[in-house]
Amino acid sequence: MTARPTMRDVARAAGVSPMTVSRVVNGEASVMPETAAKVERAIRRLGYQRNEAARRLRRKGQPTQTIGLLVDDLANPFFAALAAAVEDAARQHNYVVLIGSSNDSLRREREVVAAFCARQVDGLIVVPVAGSHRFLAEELARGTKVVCVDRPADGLAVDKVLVDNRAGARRAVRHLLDQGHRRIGYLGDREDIWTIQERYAGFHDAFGDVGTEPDPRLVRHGPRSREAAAELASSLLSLADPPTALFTTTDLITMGAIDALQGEADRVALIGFDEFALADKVSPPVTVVAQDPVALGATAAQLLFSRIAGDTSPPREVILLTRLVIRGSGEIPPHA
Amino acid sequence: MTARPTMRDVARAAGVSPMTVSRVVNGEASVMPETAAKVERAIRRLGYQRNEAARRLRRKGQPTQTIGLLVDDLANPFFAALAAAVEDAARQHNYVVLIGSSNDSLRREREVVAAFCARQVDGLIVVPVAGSHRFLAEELARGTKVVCVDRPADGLAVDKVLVDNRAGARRAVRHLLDQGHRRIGYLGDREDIWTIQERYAGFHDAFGDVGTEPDPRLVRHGPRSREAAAELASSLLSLADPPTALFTTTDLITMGAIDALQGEADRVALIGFDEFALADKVSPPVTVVAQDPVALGATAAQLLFSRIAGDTSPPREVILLTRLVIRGSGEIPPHA
DNA sequence: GGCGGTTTTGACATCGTTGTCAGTACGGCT
DNA sequence: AGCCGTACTGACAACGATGTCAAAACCGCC
Repeated sequence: MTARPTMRDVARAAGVSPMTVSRVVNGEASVMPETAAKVERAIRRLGYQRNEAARRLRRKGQPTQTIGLLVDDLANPFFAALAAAVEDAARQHNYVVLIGSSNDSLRREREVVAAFCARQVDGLIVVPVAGSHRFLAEELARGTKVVCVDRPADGLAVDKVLVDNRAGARRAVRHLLDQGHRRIGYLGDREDIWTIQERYAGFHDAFGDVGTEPDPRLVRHGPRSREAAAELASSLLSLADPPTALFTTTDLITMGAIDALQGEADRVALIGFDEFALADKVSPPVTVVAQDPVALGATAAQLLFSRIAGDTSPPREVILLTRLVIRGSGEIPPHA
Repeated sequence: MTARPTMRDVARAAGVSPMTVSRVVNGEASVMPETAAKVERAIRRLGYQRNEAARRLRRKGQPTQTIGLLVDDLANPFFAALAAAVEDAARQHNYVVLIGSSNDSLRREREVVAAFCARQVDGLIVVPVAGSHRFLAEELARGTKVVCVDRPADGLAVDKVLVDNRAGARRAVRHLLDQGHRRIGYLGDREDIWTIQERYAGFHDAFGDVGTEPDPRLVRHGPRSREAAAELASSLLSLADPPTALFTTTDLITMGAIDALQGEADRVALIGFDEFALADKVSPPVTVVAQDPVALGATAAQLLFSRIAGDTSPPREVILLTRLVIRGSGEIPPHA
């Protein structure tokens, strides 16, 4: 008797019809107390559990109380914090969360979204990778609610929760320029990621503010790991005419820059995007553009659940603000 | 046409029977290429997607291709890395992952496990909190495969993937003792967590190795946050007879200790359990007992999938080894 | 042209649950 | 006794997909 018992089994054991068992399981009032007790005993004895899939099949339109969350990389503390916030909100709504990482692959994103939708999730929170999201539009038309977080999905009319990446980067780089830095190195993550494009645009904006332009020879795109970033940072620092300051676009890249700066950390200024643990404890403490992944996740979840609850107002766009956390590494003046 | 189309709809659109559509969807060979093409066109046109719930209902015993993962706290980089490894393995097996955080609450663990099981997960990977796990035993009997990771569940005959917490802690504390430290402060997470108990036992073991005992006045249990740990560390350091070294049991607590040591970091030795980003960049670099969350997650997933595949051999217990990463903070000799 | 054999297709029942509606039992009423 | 209303309970169909088996279509062959 290893298989899961069904209502039939319970009904047989209790000497009633499956329908009566159904009524008891669903707590309907119109069952005689003694009959209900008999059924309940049988349920406990057999360890019966309702088959939610079959139930949902019959009672159409019933939600699965499941949402999907697709992030770039779950191992990244930023997305982990975001995911934890979503999971928290989900539990408060009695929902569970299917999770997946796209690792910035559109193919993988599509596969995971399809796998989630095949399981009939009521909603999706997505950190979209670059590329076309027509497959998301199809899901949307089919009634699945979608919220984009951290990045927009091109041409998709859905709620978005974003961060003022461009303004944040601009302010950080302005901070460096205001201290006299002009040779500012740029270390950016993959260029096709929307947030990175915005931060790069902000980098340019800041130079525009002071009527000049960044030196393209000090711009490096592409590193995705701490190690790769360290290597690129070293290559910048060993130029004949090295930068006097660095701007890095993600936490991992900032850490790579810190690795590369070993020894000359007091001579080269550094500001990085993303707050991270111990940024205040390295030497010198690292000035960062802080964003709040918990607020991102919580806001996205709030929007999604209001959509699931039936909110059909036009798509909203929430922009969360960054904070420039001045600590020291950004205060180093350009060396002579 | 907002509702999801069914096979009937596709069949009608293509002028065939639902059965033929089913065959095409499942890639059966015995369909004439032209018929298949007609059906495929209809599928694309209607945006048809198979209803996995209904499919599973019919093809009995069919797995849901879904596993549940329950960790302590997803926002913690350690568990985030573990979760990412599990998710990775799951995708390779064509599975999706339901995720949840217990936050060390048995009630929450039970609720989440129940929610996962109601959705008929094929397997569960659990980081069990302290307490009785009879409800897990019931699921187990019903055929759900379970693997415990990071901690065992008392009295549950299932596969476990653990770490040699006790030996790792012992070695770390021995390292301090060997340098002459005797007044070693202990800063531990919640005492009811198995891993913490083991690490505390290792702390004692090391003292036993050198024929002495730790000073109970230097032992502090309970902090769960970086801030709380910093406060307790400060209280230890301001004792009349302060410790000359600290042993901390988790990454967060180690960071709290680093916060508290500001200024006297060169006078008090420190070794912490858990590796963390930038441990090598603070001053002095932090000596840690490193464990590998990715290996934990990957191993647990591997065990789970072999169980799901039908492996019924007796429960296994895998113990992963820790590594003492010597960096500097642990090399500070006791001050006079 | 008719036969046997193969390939392709469809009708029907079924998985576990629940909505609908019809039935049964029982009490009270005339 | 006969009738009716109110509780309860059960039979049946259906949700969407698929296993089974039989019907249809087609082939080559005598």
